[in-house]
Amino acid sequence: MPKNKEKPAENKLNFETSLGEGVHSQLKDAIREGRYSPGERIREAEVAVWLNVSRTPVREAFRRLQSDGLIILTPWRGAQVAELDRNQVVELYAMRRVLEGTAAGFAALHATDAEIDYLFELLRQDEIAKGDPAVQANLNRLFHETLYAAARNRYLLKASNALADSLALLRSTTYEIPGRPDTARQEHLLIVNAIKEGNSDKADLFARAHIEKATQARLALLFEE
Amino acid sequence: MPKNKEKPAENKLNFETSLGEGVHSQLKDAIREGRYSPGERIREAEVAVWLNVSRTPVREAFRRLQSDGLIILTPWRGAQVAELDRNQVVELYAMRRVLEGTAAGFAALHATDAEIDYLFELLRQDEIAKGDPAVQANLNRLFHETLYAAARNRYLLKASNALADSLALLRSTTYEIPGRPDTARQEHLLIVNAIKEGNSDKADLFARAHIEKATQARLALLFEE
DNA sequence: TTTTATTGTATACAATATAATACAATTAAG
DNA sequence: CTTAATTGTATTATATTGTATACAATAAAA
Repeated sequence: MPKNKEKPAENKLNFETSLGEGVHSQLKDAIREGRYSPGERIREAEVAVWLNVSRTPVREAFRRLQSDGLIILTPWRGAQVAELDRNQVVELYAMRRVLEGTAAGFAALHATDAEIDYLFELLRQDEIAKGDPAVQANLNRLFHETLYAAARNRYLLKASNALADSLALLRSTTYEIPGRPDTARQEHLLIVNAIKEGNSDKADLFARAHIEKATQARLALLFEE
Repeated sequence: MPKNKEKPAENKLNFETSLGEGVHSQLKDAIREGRYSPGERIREAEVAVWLNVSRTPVREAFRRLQSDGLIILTPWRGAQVAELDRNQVVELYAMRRVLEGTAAGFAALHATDAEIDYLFELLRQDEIAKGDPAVQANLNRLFHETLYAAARNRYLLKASNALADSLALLRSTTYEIPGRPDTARQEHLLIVNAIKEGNSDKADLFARAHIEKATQARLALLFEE
């Protein structure tokens, strides 16, 4: 029996170009939003009835997802959402540490006053949203997006986007961990203060430390349960 | 009159998938190798006769190159190889500084003895190739590739590849500048020594300094002639 | 202004990809 | 061993794309 993979609203339809492409993006969203979890099997027929197409475009979408690294296709067992092994997670976070640090450092040099105010505002809202991890996770996303925008470097954005798909595989938020949202907010505050000071090295350092802590939380969540 | 854009060997033919794709990769190579220089106009008909196809696949290739950011299409004036303005060059090198520093830092942690030996060997060959900028530029490329491989981080590679196209736009080597190859070799030596010591921070720092110098050379080459 | 070079647009036909369906092969469960 | 569920494969018709060609529109040069 198919579980509830469906989004409430204008689901089902997608005619940008080909059906295969539509299925691809729908499944990508589903994985990104955690409606399919890592390791879970994705059945062709199930997706086909869900999106009201035949199995052929689903299979085409599977091939794309495989080359994205989002699923693993094995003969006669079909598709499973990819799982990152410990090494991959470590490598991924090592890179995130570099990129977030860079973003913070660059932002310290280039952020406008409005952007800095907005970052503080996001932290205030985060304080208010205490106890609602979903809202907090969303505010967290906004925070990091604003940081990257304030960095004023289109190539930093490109580099970051190159990692987005892989990051989607572990989007089950660390904000579920008790106490994590509060420490995260404090870490963010240090970063924004450094940006306000215009101290690039300090912002870089605090951002790296922040991701370092996030890495620990992530690894604990994944491999030591 | 069409200039000599042709490669000597097995040119003309390319049938991987579609003609448009073939034209796209041929033009990409041509730009990367400097057979078309930034700002230069690319005429549809010229490319068509060169590669022995009609204008239609050439136009399709143009659209791809545009979305790669390699050419600029303006109505009724067609395609010109994109030029990076000073800002873009600065942003690009800022990112290169980060990525090369990271690669060197990671390499200090993960490089094998064989890889370190190979890096030294490349520098020896560079010493021998004195006075031959073409060979030296190639050795330089090998050096950086080896560095990235030794860093053992697939996401660093992804991030780096995301910038590759833009970098191609300024591949007219800085090695033409008198004295530049020698200083570059010395800077490389500092990096490899730090890697051999396993000193990650030092390797990172020296690599950043190296790119910093390269940036100066590049900007001087581009904007102060 | 007239001419020429070059790009944009339209058309026609062939080639290919897409999508649905039916059926065979394989695995895992009973 | 048999059966049920699921994936791989093959076959079709249809839609889309690729390609070449001819012609119109535009811009730059004479």
